[in-house]
Amino acid sequence: MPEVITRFAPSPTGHLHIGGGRTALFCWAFARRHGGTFLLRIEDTDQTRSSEESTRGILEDLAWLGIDWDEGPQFTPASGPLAGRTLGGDPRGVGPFYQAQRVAAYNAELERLVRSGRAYAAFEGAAELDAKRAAAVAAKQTYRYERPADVTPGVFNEARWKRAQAGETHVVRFVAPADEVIVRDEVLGEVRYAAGEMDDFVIRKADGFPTYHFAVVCDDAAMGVTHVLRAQEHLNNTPRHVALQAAMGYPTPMYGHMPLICNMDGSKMSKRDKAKAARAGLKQAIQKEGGKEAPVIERIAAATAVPAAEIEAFLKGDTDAVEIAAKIGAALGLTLPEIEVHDFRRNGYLPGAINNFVSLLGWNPGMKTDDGKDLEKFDTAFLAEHFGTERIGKTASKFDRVKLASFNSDAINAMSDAEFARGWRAWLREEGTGPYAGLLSLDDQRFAVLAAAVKPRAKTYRDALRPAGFALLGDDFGFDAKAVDKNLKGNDGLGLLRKFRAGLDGLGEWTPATIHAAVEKFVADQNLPNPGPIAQAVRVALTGAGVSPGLGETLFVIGRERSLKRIDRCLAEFGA
RNA sequence: GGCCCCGUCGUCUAGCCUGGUCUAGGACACCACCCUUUCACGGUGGGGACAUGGGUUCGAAUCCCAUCGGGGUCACCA
Repeated sequence: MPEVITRFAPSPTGHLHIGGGRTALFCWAFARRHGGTFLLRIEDTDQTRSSEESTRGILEDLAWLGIDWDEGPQFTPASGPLAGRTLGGDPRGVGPFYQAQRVAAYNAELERLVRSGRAYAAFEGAAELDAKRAAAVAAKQTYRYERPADVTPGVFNEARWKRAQAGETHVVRFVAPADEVIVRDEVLGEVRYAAGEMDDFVIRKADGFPTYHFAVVCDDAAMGVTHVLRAQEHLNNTPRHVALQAAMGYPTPMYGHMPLICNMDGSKMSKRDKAKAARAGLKQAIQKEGGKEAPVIERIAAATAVPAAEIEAFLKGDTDAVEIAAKIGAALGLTLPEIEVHDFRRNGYLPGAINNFVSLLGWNPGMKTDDGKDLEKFDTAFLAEHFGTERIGKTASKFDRVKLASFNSDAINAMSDAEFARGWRAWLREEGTGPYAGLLSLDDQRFAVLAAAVKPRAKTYRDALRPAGFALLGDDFGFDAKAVDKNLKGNDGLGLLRKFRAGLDGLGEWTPATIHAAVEKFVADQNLPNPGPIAQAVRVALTGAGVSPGLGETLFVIGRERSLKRIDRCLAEFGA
């Protein structure tokens, strides 16, 4: 295969969608596998929705996943697997990589098309077209833009172009081909679109910016892109691109359309799902309030600093803004579905697990492990070596968060204790505030022991907070009545606890190992059949409930002084 | 609705191209048991799928057709 150039071309309208992450990963892997170039292009031709902040967020998300781009916006990640490396650049001089900065080039190409009679200026207003479209829908007919009578394919329509040049508001439309269009797809095979299916679509908007279709085709050609891997939702756009390429004399790259990633209910996984979840929660809250909207909206407005009017609009469905959804979700204590790479990062997933899991959605290495099972655990280096379009599937897959959690749990357990401690600490710092920030004030040794204890019990960094909760307990915690009855009042818990407490005074060093040994010795001395009774009594005394990691770790993390104090307090409270 | 894509356990999938080795394999989840100091981890075992109907063939999950089902897309968004 000659040189391979792939690209990932997100539009900066928010964080990177998890499906976009997979697309980027596959494009990256394909380029790496063939020793080619992977470039990143920012498709910011929608002035109203694009933002620099989003671009930055996407670059960060990609870097966090460990996906490095050879060409594109320059970026030096501060942390993560690519920390300190400068990504992007323009060694071939094919930039800039922001479409908004390439408008002059698009216009030159566009004029060429117009003068050759393959495109023309059109003057209908958006409102007028909307009305026609609506009428067509009402009549259960398919709407197609009707080519004006004075436009002849292949003939430069100078009159229209002059009006446009004179400043009249207009769009530019492409003269759709009269013939069948065939899309050759690496994954799907040949896909045929009958003659006349395509209408004269817009290639330059009234604001002077190109539409997606035109910009992509120009840029892919200008940047020498050889392989376009993207999600199947784009399949129906491809004939337009192919037609455009033919009209402009550009080569058509190899296309590969990947199956969609769906929710468990089968619908396409989209950022809007967050809004849906938040709205549902909001409605439920209102229902609880007896159907009164005002008090709920007011309460949330106060808690989130989002204007009440915006919340009302959100409730009505006028907007699906992710930021509003996130704030409302937080105010209501809802867990919004993870959709963007950033969501998974915040919830304590590992990039390795995400990459691995997402790769398996629509691709499979088709290999066996040594014990004959299907190979499904691998890293990006493996992808860079083995990824190819031949094994991309055709069927959409559902995003099973439970399986992801299992992958993440495995990835966590594959880390050394030290690695996990480092990663967990970094994550805690990133999350910053919250009731769990206290874990960061633990000294290194305690933090390390706690991390190791919590590791096998955690599916994600966030999930690790649950078993670590005991380490944050104040000394005045309350006791779980059931646990007290069972483990203190029953099983001679209090008696054993008292004896165990007495022995603790003589314990020399206070380490997980010495504590563990002390428990074992106690069990032997007391002729207990198993450590259960004393272990559970100690747990209740130290944490108020019968659940904690191993006793050695638990007592060590809590500390000698506080452990003894707590046992004494417990003895005093229930021992009388 | 038009157009396009797809259809193997609940889910992700292997097998399909190059029919027989498929009484359909693996993973996640679930259930049971074992391990156990609680919670986890781990170990062993179990139930569970070729959408339906027609062909072709000695033989079909694999090839063909139809039906049904699911999804995507129909913007001056990308």
